[in-house]
Amino acid sequence: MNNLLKKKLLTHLIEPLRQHSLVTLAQHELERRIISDEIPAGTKLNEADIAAALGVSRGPVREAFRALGQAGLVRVEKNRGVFVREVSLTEASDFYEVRAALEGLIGKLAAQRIVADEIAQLRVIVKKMHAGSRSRKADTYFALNVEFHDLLARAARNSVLLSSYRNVVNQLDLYRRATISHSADNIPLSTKEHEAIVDAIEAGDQVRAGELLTAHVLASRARLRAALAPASQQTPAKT
Amino acid sequence: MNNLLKKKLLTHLIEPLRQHSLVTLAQHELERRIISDEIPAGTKLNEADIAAALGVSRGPVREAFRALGQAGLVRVEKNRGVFVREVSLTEASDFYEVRAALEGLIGKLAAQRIVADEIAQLRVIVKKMHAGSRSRKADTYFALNVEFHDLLARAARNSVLLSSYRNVVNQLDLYRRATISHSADNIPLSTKEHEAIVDAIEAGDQVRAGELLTAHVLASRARLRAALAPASQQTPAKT
DNA sequence: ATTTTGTAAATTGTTTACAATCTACAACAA
DNA sequence: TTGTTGTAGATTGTAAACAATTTACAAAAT
Repeated sequence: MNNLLKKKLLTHLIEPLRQHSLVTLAQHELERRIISDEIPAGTKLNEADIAAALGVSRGPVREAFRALGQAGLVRVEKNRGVFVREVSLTEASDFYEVRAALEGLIGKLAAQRIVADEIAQLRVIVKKMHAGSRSRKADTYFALNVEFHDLLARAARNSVLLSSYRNVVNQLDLYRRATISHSADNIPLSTKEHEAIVDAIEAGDQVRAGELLTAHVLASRARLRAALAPASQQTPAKT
Repeated sequence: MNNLLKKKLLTHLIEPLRQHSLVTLAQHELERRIISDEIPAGTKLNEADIAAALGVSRGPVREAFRALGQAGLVRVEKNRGVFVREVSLTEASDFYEVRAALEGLIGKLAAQRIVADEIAQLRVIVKKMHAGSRSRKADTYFALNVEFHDLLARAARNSVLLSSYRNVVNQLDLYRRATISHSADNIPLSTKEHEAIVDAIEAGDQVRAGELLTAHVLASRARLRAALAPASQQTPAKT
């Protein structure tokens, strides 16, 4: 049988099995559960329990733990165990600062490299944000927001930037999920910012797109801070 | 015996043993060898061989591989093995773009938060760069350069930024080590840029420090590109 | 009462053994 | 020659067994 033909025919069926070992399965499943807050921050992850739950032995689970540790989603303590990472307020602030810088670059690059279809997709997302804003569905807005920014990050066409961005956002989610942040976010205002960002991107205005995205992230941080320090005196922003 | 006293007395002796498992030992040792180019890019890392070399079994080595994979230093292929990551020219360019953005933020924050002692240390490093520049020691310059930028990254006092920065730089080293880049770097010119950066930081000029650092990184990228495309037509810069 | 000490159980760290897959290469066929 | 097939060896994937450490808690001492 022709080798090339065989390969073409079966590749798409075999690929999932070829690529995914028990380690990556465990890793992705745990990552999903952590980011979705199914396993909340601070939780101790028991090797044997997780191995049993996933139907594998401890080896692959341990390897997945190491990867998640490097990704910043869990904290590994020798002889003590691994814990879903907890992100403090000051640390979250650090994350926002870095994210703002990365989003600035995303805006600049996306304004240069985005294609028409992606702009259309962004418009669809923003439209859904409008539709959902009055029905007060913070969770769906949160998901749309993630989709919006991830699409933008991909449109920047810089794989290093994309993975750095996702790394930061994933860790930031550890904090946002633990708070009321995404319900405290001013949805109508945030949606307006998204619209302005798409406009700048579509116009190919690198500088403006970068500035708007950076400002958007810093505004999110400010909204989060305001929501967390309700009646007390605000600490003056340092930046 | 008083518990607090005992803890204080022995902690510093025990700490290294408490903290480091065979996994982290293997991880750090491999990381060192990869970044120092002792193990060059593209090399296949054999589990059994490395385990034997380090005097441990395959388990800890496999776990270290997963962490290094997440850090971007190795590529893990199921049933094939792990390989020291190779960074292409276009990928390196992506790394420089991200690094430039991160260094911009580092400059801004360091200008606000650096302390006198750190400025003094920066001056010492720059002085050493001057001294060594005429003796053509590219390797020592390379080391000083790493020290300079890492100190600056620490002075920014943002742990997220620091680890993102180090992550990018480590991976970038995979590329720079594989090329003649650091000998092609125009050392006197680069040193002048470092001086200007320290001046701006010391003056507390956030904007200028950020701009100079971003420009410094992009200039490094340009120098690298120029060195790699010697006589042929230069591809016009996209940014 | 508070602290210390000791012991058993639970949990993690590491090694070893076995199964599955890939690689190299020889033998064979077209 | 060129390509296929098959087998042996090497290598990786997974599981299980064993060792070391921590944790929980009861008993004893101050």
